[in-house]
Amino acid sequence: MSSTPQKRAVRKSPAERAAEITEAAREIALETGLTALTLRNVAARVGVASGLVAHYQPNMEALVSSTFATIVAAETQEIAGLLSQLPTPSERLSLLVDTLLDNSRLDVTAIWVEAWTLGRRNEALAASVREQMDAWQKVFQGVVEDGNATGAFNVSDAAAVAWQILGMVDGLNAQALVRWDGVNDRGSHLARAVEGMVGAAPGSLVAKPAQ
Amino acid sequence: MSSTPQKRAVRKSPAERAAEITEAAREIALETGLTALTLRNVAARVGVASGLVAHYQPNMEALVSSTFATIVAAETQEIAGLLSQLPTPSERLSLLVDTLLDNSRLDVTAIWVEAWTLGRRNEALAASVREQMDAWQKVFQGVVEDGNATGAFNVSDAAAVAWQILGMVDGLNAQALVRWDGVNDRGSHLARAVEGMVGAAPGSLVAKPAQ
DNA sequence: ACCATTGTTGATCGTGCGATCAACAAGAGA
DNA sequence: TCTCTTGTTGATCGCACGATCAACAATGGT
Repeated sequence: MSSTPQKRAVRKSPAERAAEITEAAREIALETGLTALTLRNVAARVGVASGLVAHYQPNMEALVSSTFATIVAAETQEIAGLLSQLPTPSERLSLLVDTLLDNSRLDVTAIWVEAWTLGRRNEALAASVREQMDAWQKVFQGVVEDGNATGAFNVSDAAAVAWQILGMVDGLNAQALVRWDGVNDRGSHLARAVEGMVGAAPGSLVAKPAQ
Repeated sequence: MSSTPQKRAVRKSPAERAAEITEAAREIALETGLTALTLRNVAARVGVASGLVAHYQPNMEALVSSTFATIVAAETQEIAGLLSQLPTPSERLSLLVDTLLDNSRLDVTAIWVEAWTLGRRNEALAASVREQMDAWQKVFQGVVEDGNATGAFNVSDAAAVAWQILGMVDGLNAQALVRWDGVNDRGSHLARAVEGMVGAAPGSLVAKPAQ
């Protein structure tokens, strides 16, 4: 019975090992949160001595910050990809609201919330958070501006409205993190609110009942 | 030069000492966050040995949880008090939105956000968080229901809409925590969105320019 | 003036953290 | 086959945390 005591980790190329470490960090963050990103935790997951993780990272602040950026940027790009397949701004805005509120990404939401707090004591992370928030805001702003051009929306300050919608989505998601029950059709309520903000026709953003 | 080495703390009644400790905890939480609530931190602020803090608290989880509840409940009651002085539901809802977004309570917002994360690993805190969120929701729900009765609003599910508005406010506040700049008139944007959600007349919730 | 009560101390234990580094060993090039 | 490069180990340091508890000392009742 040797089970899994594992004598010594096989020797790998720096690039490969570095990738293993960042991947392990990603998994740990999604499962247990950014706070669980410790040298020993990551090392154990990779199956390696803690010193090796330290050897591949300048310090833990950096690993936390880059792990956050990796996870969150992937989500942004995924959704932006979906957006690009839709023809009208109304459909795009509708998809944004629906998709972001469908509770399928609560693990990422948890990381956002944790990062807002951790950023107070980790300057690198704080910078990452601002950067990723800007990226999200730009996605929303693009959709709003498109709708303005089309005439579907009527917004004087697209940037401000984009920030606003983003904030609302974040808040509702954070709420779902703690209180999953209570409210069901959050999407349609938010859609109605957003209609008011962007000056869209009433009902134009409310999700269709599964076409 | 004796500066402040302080030989021994004066002997006080249990009630008095307990009050000192909870007050110190409150201050620390508001200034540095719930994470900074450690035995040694609190003890140092009171000017007392760390063991004494432990003696007055079952454990630190409990102190964190009760400190959160103290801070947050005070805010809820403060705002609820202001509300009760206004005659119409529209004015009350308008005050809620304006006041909660005026950036004068960012320290409390930071504690909310921190509690959402810490609640994952502190069950007592998680229970406190749910309790205090319910309290806030009830405040919003009451205003919405009043507006329904008056005819100022037209909402089918007041509870759901209340949760929704609360979530939006939380999100926008959390956003302000990280990105203070960017958006100025968040209040009026949100007001317009809320008008759409509660079916209020357009403009009826937008803050008047200082009467 | 004494003493029993009790508020208070501070050292101590075990744990976990980030960081460091001399020593080791696997593997590629000669 | 030998050697040298370099990926890897694991012990170690200093620190901070929560918790515990025997010893201490201030105080009020007698």
